[in-house]
Amino acid sequence: MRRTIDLPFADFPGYRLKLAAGKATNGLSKLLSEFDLRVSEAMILLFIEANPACLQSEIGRALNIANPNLTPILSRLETSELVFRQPIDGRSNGLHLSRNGAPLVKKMHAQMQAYENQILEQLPPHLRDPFNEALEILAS
Amino acid sequence: MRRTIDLPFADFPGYRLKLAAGKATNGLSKLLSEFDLRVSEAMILLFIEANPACLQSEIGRALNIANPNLTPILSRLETSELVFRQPIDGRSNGLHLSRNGAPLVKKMHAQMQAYENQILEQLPPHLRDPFNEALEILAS
DNA sequence: TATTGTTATACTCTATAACTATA
DNA sequence: TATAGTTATAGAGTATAACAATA
Repeated sequence: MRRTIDLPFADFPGYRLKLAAGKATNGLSKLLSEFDLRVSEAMILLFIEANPACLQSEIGRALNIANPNLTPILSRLETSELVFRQPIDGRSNGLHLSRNGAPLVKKMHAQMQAYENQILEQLPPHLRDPFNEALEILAS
Repeated sequence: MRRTIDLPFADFPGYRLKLAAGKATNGLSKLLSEFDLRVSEAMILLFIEANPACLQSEIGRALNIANPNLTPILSRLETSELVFRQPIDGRSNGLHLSRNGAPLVKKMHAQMQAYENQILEQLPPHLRDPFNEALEILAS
């Protein structure tokens, strides 16, 4: 008989949030690996899709990514020809999806939306609104 | 007037879970910095407190930490004299809180518990049970 | 003076392969 | 043959300081 193990933090809301978030992120990573994208890259692509001509600094503020960490990510997306930079003035560039990038992001967006819907559909219907309300409070 | 920014993923449950989990973890990190501990170290200490003489491999399975990553963490906790290893047989050691470690962990445990209670108390009472139920489903 | 963007650097967490020693 | 533990290594996320160029 196996020794009993105690998990003293099993009921900590923070711990359970982290487990749930990790599970969601892992599933998303798997989905995105078919597009050869990481989660951070996919979020950035969705942001550019929704906000054409946005600045790198706007992405950083919206997604809470520090500017020094954004530079290499955008360089990769530019190298893989999903995104291009269009000079606005001497120091800033508007970011756009390329002709290759736009349809790929559209397809990826649809799959991400379906995946996120599945997360919520794991819950019985009567828990969905309360769960969203709770997350709204805890995430703000 | 500032340009309008669209956040196409603002309603993704996975994204909001990650935000909420991140906020909880940041607060916990801040609390633990007063003990000069990181979150992973604190979890391990709670586990040893609840399961004296546990093995490193048991910690790894319970907390989902790969064995190679556990070795340096436990070495640090041993160096800072919070934990000691007691040989069980030729290949495994039972882990214990030291005389210094036990009271410190007890104090830290109480503060962590209070912090986690505060997270739930941010929610209006009628959302707490549904939120816990939902997390139970999504984290499993 | 504040903002945009870059480089360099470092720390944490996570992941895998290869290994020793023991049961 | 399976398990406990270690070492080395690498990827990804995150953080800060210092800097150049521009508004």
